[in-house]
Amino acid sequence: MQKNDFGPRITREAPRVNRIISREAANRDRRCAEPPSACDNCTVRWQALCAHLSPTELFALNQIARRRRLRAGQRILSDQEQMESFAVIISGAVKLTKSLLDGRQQIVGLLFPADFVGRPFAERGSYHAEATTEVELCSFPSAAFERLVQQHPGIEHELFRQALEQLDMSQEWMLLLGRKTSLEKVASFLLAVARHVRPPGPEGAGELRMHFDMPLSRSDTADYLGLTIETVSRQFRILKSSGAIRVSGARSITILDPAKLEAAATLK
Amino acid sequence: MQKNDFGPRITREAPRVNRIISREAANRDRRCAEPPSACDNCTVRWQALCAHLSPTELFALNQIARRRRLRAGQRILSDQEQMESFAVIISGAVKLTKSLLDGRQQIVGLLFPADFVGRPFAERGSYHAEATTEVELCSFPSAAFERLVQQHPGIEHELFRQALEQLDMSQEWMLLLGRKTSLEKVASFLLAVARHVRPPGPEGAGELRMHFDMPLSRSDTADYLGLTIETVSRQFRILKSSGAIRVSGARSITILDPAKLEAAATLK
DNA sequence: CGTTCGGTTGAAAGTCTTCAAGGAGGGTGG
DNA sequence: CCACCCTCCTTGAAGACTTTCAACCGAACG
Repeated sequence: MQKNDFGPRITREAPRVNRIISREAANRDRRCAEPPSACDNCTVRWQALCAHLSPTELFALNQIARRRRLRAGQRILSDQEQMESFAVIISGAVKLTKSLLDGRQQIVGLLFPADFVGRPFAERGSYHAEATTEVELCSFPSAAFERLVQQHPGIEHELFRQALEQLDMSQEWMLLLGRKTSLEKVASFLLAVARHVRPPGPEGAGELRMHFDMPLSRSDTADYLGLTIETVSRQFRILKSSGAIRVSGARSITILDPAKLEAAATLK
Repeated sequence: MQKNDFGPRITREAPRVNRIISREAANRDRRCAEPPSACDNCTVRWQALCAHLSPTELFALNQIARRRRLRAGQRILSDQEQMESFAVIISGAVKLTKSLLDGRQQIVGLLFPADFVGRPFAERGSYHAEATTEVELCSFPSAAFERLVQQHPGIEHELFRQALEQLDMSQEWMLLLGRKTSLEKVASFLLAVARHVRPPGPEGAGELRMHFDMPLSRSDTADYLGLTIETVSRQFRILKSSGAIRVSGARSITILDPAKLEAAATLK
């Protein structure tokens, strides 16, 4: 497991892959509805929950699984509402948000392929989950899933491991939200994305990706960093004009000077 | 389980209890070193991990347990360092902090009696754990504890439950850190403490305690809320002069007008 | 009785937000 | 194919909030 993980775990080129996958996924859709062999071709077969399950556990899980496809902006879970399902993300990105009555909003988690969506042992979620891009899910009716978890400790163990990783991440984020300046926030976020958008291959994390696409809009980025979109935009400009990064079309980022970016992420 | 829990779970009069307990605890210290009956008199016997274990699990756990007593300010776990033990808090409060190289610090978690300290499945903690008051721990050598967890799924299940609660709490805190004003932050913190400093009895949470002591110094409060001590102090003064609260001697708080405090916690 | 430490208060400075206006890209319809 | 519109992003200037710097207070302690 990655320690001192910074920010969300972003699995192998999550953001860019969406468009590419989306077509072929339509075919997989049907195949996957037929249990056992369905998982074999799954993109996250060896990274999600599934990778850590015994064949029987996997089979049981697959029995209750259903593929779902969501457009960007579509809601997955809502606070207040009854939670009716759990899911594993196959492609795309999901944001978890909390908000105040007057509309101020904060992204409290960002989930990527292989991550698990849902809050076990609670009837109602405390946050709102929404697709930030087109998203493909492998979802499970909550009742059946919980029954399964009780029978197969392996699933719970893996959920636990993921929960702890999310906890690490949210603590890192609390440090960012409470104590970093806007420039540090933006630089840190860029580095977090760059480090986690990893090339294919087992555990290729840790190295910086020099080129990648932002998984979030400016507005979502602001909500993730506890800033306004204007401030985010301004910090991008500073990093751009200092030669640390290059930005093409608001989403595509190239890191030109990693050291400079790294410095901006920690120094005032 | 409490949903929409706000802030840390503070178990029955956590902050005040410290001084009271500290004397009699000295005696228990020795008794508790002798396994099985030791737990019977334990203050957190029915709230901590222990409450959810089978008799055999509890016995096994007790076999490897050791009581420890720490003074305020003493370190429990350090980032970077090898984690050598896990522990359950018996009395006092423990803060989890993260900091940047230049000294800026953020409290990323606050733990109270019955809470669990330590990060399973990781060699090195990602945070620094420190007693904020005098603290009594029931601690377990990490190797033995991890072996035990593997053998007894009940323990892992309970740890999982606690981890999810901490995750809920840190997400609530991300909203506070990223989106609330200083007045809202302080008011929210006061309410969080008031709501969780609960009178004895099973599940007495939810109601506001009208009088209580702050579990943290101004400096720690600032580090918890992502503010400076001066700002915290100023917001206290505003709440004080608006008649929402009364403050005696910097630690003792009385809520005079709950509605007013509640309003300050959400409105700009 | 002086020192120290944690907390309070005031004034100035700085950072981030708010308000307002101006692009740039992508889709639609003429 | 181009004009138009819509959305998302950028930029500027003014204002608000929080921090910084500095002085002061008061209780605890030797």
